[in-house]
Amino acid sequence: MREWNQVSEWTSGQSGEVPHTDCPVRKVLDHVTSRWGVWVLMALAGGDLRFHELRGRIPGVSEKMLSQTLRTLVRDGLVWRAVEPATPPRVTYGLTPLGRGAGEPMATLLGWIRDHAGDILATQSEYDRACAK
Amino acid sequence: MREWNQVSEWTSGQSGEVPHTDCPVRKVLDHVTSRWGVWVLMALAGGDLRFHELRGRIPGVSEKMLSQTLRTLVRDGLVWRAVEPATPPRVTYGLTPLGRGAGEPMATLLGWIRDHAGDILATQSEYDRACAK
DNA sequence: CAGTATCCTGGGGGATACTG
DNA sequence: CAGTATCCCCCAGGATACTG
Repeated sequence: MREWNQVSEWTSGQSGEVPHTDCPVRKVLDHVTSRWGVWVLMALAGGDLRFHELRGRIPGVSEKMLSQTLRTLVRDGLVWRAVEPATPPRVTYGLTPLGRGAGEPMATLLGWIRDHAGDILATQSEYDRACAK
Repeated sequence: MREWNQVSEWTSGQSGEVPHTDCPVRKVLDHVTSRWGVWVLMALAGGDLRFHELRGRIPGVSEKMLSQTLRTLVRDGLVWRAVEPATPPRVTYGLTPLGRGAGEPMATLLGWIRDHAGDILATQSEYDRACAK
């Protein structure tokens, strides 16, 4: 594993000054960890899906946010979009190799969090009790 | 690897209805992938640090956001905080075992993104050109 | 040194309505 | 079916000032 001490390496290849927002790493991270981006990636990892199938699998997502999220991920090259010209239109989404590459470590992180959510909640109660007294 | 098709599994252990915001997995994910949380975790992975050392290693972070982020991570049990009573005060932060556990997959994800940022940027230019014409 | 308190703004994202 | 368009609210987070 490489050295993480120099966080500034990540800003943009340059040191200091540069706000993290302009860092491409930050941007992609924001996209894949975005409120709905995560679930889109996870849902598509199970197989290609059409717009409304995807919507059905992600409880709570609005059409606006779903299409917005998809556009971002397509633009990043993580998701592909295929239109079959027909009436009614058929649009299918799926993961690109790049998307599968991003989804894997994301799934690992998510899996870790799921497995330790209990510990974390427990720590919080303990912490809150300690603060209360 | 497990099945990801049923995204609703993640909402809260329950199906449907529950907005993702209330899901503990979502909360912890938001904390560790938060604007400054990521860099705090990465910086502390290199060793324990005091408040201003940490600030120095994370370009652009304000004192407000640093302390706010630290409080969240301490509450989650991912970071510990040690106060040496003295004047001036010495406060040191470091990763708990839980924090190291979360930091590892996070670092993997970050590493993947760093290694593929080039490909992603390239895809974007290509995509933008395709849209322009 | 290690923070808190206060004020303020941008844009993420929800609700609703409309379209090819 | 697969989206856009519009309005609007909320709060993450920056700037600035103050404290034990």
